[in-house]
Amino acid sequence: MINSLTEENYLKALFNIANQSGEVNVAELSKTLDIKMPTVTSMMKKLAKKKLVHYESYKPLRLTEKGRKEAGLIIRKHRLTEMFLVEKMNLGWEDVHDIAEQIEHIQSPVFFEKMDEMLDYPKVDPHGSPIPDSKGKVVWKDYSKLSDCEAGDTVRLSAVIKTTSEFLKLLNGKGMYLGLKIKIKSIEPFDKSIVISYDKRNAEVLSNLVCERLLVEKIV
Amino acid sequence: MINSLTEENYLKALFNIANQSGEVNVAELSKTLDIKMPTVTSMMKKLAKKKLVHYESYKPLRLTEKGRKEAGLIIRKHRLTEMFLVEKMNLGWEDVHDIAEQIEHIQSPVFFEKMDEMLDYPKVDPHGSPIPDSKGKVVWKDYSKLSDCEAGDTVRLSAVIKTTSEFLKLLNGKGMYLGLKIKIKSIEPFDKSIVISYDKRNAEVLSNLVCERLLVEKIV
DNA sequence: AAAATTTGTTAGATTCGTCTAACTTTATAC
DNA sequence: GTATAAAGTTAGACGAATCTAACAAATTTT
Ligand SMILES: [Mn+2]
Ligand SMILES: [Mn+2]
Ligand SMILES: [Mn+2]
Ligand SMILES: [Mn+2]
Repeated sequence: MINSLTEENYLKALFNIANQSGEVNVAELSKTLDIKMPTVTSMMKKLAKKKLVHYESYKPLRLTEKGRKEAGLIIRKHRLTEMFLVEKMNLGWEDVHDIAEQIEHIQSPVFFEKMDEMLDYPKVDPHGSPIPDSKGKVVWKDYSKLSDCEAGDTVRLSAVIKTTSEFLKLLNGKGMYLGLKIKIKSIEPFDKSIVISYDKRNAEVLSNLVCERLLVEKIV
Repeated sequence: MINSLTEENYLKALFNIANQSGEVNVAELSKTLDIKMPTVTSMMKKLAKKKLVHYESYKPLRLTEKGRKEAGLIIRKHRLTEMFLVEKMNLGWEDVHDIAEQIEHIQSPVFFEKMDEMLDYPKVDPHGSPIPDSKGKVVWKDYSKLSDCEAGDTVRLSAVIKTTSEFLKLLNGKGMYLGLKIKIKSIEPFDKSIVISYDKRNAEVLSNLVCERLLVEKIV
């Protein structure tokens, strides 16, 4: 019982936008996939029949265990692909998402096993998101948002989220990359913009909008 | 005006099974794609409307110049992918076709340009088939079939055709590969099977069915 | 608590790619 | 040259995935 490319994209979206308790609203899913709500409803009934989604009228959507596993495996292929494209094909982290969005649907265990092996079994993708294991399980480390840190903190940039190509190009322009050590010099109370120093740069300013997309680990 | 995956597969099949004059019968295409004739007819009308195919009732099908170009570009992606999988990912030549069949539909010029570059602009795929250029043009060298050679000939194995996975595994089992120098020792008149020597092997027997799938260049 | 808004469902239509059944045209056999 | 077979087309149906319009339920505002 194989899922269509379309079904795979619904599963993946359900997985990605689930809140802490695993719930997703129809409107949210509709917006994410840019597909009208009635279409989403009918697809949810279909996925419910395939035991991939828990569906009850007017209740929030939830992936079943089976659905969560299948979604995880697609996301695994997506993130392995992104890592492969960056590490083995020298594409920029801002270029790989759209390609991975397509390659994640390739049916070929050996192809992705080979990628995994060539990359030496990576744990995270080029944006710092964890790569689900071969059972579809994934765990996020508990990073903080840079926007939640305080002046004086020293942190390491560990992941970037809500990564559009434009956002990643902004980071490229500022010479920022995963693993970068950052010192927070000050925070502007008015707009929560911050001033940081890193590498040879001494007073770069980041808007709050940027800081909310940067996940960091505090360094002792 | 982008073509669907389905349309791409029709174009590719038309390209691949065209005879010398570029003609293809509906029944042939139907058989190749494993799609019933009425479906093929209606798709041909659709492709004719898109100026990709010349279609007249009861006449053989022919790709237009435009159709031939688009088909060539898909086959280019297919063969580049096969080469990449063999050269850069260490898959066997018997394993790559099914993966390439899917990846050929990926929309991302940069992805395939990168492959091309990493492979140093290869001219042929792992089975010896020529890779169409970036305009979709392709030329076959004029190889002979091994089945058309004579006892005493010395030849180089240059390409393999009608390559199923089983056939390629047979060649693996016999230690045969592209570029191999082969001496024809004798030909059995009854069934046209041949005895050859190559590398350290001194009397391997190949059936006519095998020889018809091996393309060779005669060595002076 | 009534009104207004947002969220979600139902019903019915549309496009794509496929099929089967029935018919027509072309090619082959006798 | 007629009969038979093969190849090709037409007509009508169907499932998948989408949409719009209309309606219903749930939530928020007043
Ligand atoms: Mn991505
Ligand atoms: Mn996708
Ligand atoms: Mn191939
Ligand atoms: Mn294909």
